[in-house]
Amino acid sequence: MKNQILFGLSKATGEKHIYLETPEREGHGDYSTNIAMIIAKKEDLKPIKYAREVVAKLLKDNDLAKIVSKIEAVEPGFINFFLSEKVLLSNLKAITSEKDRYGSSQEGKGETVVVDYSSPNIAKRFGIGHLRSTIIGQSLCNLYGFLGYKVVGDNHLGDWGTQFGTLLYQITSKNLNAQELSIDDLEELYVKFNKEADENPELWDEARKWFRKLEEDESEARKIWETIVKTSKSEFGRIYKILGVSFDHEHGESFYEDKMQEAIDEIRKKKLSKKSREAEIVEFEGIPPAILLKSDGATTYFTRDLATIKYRLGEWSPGKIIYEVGSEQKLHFRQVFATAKLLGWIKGEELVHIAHGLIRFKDGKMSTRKGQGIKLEEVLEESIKRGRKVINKSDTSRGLPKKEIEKVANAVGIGAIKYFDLSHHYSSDIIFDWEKLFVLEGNSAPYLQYTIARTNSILQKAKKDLVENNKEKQKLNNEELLLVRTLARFPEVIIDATKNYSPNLICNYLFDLAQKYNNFYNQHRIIEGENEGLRLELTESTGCVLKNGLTLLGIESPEKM
RNA sequence: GCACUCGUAGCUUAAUAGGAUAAAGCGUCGGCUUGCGGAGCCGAAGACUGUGAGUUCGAUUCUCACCGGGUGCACCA
Repeated sequence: MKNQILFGLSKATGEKHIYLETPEREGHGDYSTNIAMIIAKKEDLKPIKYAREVVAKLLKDNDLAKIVSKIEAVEPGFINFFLSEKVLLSNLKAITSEKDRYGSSQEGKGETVVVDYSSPNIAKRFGIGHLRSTIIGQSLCNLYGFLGYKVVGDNHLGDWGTQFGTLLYQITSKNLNAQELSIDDLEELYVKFNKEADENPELWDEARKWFRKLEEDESEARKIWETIVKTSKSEFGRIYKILGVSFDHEHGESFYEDKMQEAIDEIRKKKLSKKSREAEIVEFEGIPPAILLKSDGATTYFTRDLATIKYRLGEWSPGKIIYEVGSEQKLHFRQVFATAKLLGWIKGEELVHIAHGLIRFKDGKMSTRKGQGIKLEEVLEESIKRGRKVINKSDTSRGLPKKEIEKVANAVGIGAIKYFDLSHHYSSDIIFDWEKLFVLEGNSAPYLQYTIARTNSILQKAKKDLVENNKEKQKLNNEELLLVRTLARFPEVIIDATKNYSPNLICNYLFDLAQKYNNFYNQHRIIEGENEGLRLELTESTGCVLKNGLTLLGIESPEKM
């Protein structure tokens, strides 16, 4: 539909690059464009007059006439398009036949996208700080997959670096048995180290020495490290299971241990690095230099990320690599991307850093180093608990078996947290507040889930008393029309959200749709009402689109709740 | 100090290839159920979009300055 309008417009104006927008106000049509104003300005014409001329041409276009019920030119020079009811209704049919594929496409066919997300640090508890990367990253994977891209999700675990030196030092100097250390113990050791090192900076030399040993494959260091990694991974695995998150790969940083030398050699060959204060660095124009090798010869995060890019390009030939990593690493990624470009590995647009805002306290950052993090698991548990409480209070859940209620509590609790995160634009910081996190009403996952359950229930009841679907359709009333028009937008919203790396656009849309449905529901009788066949179709389509949307966000929608 | 980033109703947010009357949720106030799920629906009050300039027919969106918060700037990741 959109393409036909664009085609008609470019025939009528001779302009190739036309942007169609979706107006906020329903009175402004399904699509609108400002192209007449842009051209009028260039040609020194009167915008509204020119817009009217374009509309006159468009009205003679037979292809457009088939899909549009009205085209109008409006002050100061907008052109608005209204889709015909017939087209909208046939779209409704498409929803109920395509079901969970409605909104999908093959536009990404043949292209691979790598998404680097979650990436927690080994030996630290899975904190709330990693929620954003994990949830947004997973959703981006879902979205790209839905649009036909081949997606490679990679959890770039922080399992290498001087931080392990600190732990190795702690464990060996205190004569601890690594096998017996839980993740809480490990984090505590890490925090303690940082505290002690504040007073005793030479402790860092010890840590670096131990990391150096690890890189040199010294057996004691290696053994302890392996134990720590194992402990952490099983802990993370548990969290991912609760969250319903999975990866295609979990190549941590250590995976690139034997791949860094190649990158270093290439940089040296191309003379991009130089010695500085005993270390080896890469310099840039306009931004500070990055350390390729430390003064003791050990590698850094920068070195590893370069090796990672090289590996990913060689292994998967992606058209795009998306890093869903916090904004505090902006400079780092600018350095890494700039280097990759200097090396000629990429042209420029392939590497994208989606720098999400921080989850922080009102008065500052949560620092793991200082042990101020909040355990994600605690938050999830609390949320499920609150979900359960609401369910038990509601009488619609009566009759559900206990096991079923538990499942719903999970979907609601986890869904609420995920939705809370996803509904914020990725770039905005989130102030952590226990009360604000557990939103179970208004613009929230439970509201959408509830609406889906409602549609399910209506459809189920309707089936019982055989509907004659062929009843003569009357002209759509306002609420029906609004709903059909909103339903038709879903595929475009998905593309928009993907292109802008913004799952929050899907949240906005789903909430809008659910509100429109609930409004419709409150005003009109569905079962045994007029237009029953159509209204049931609307009900089914709404449920279907809401469910597809939530699935793309990584949120479950229970049949009943 | 330099760089990046954010500043929108009391609170939490939405809206940017510049668009039409700045959109919601929470909270407050007032309504809706002898009918399909009230975790719902309708309505009201509440905003000179941090400040001041500039570009434009048009600015929350672009530019500049200032104020305020956040983050980052060499051997953490």
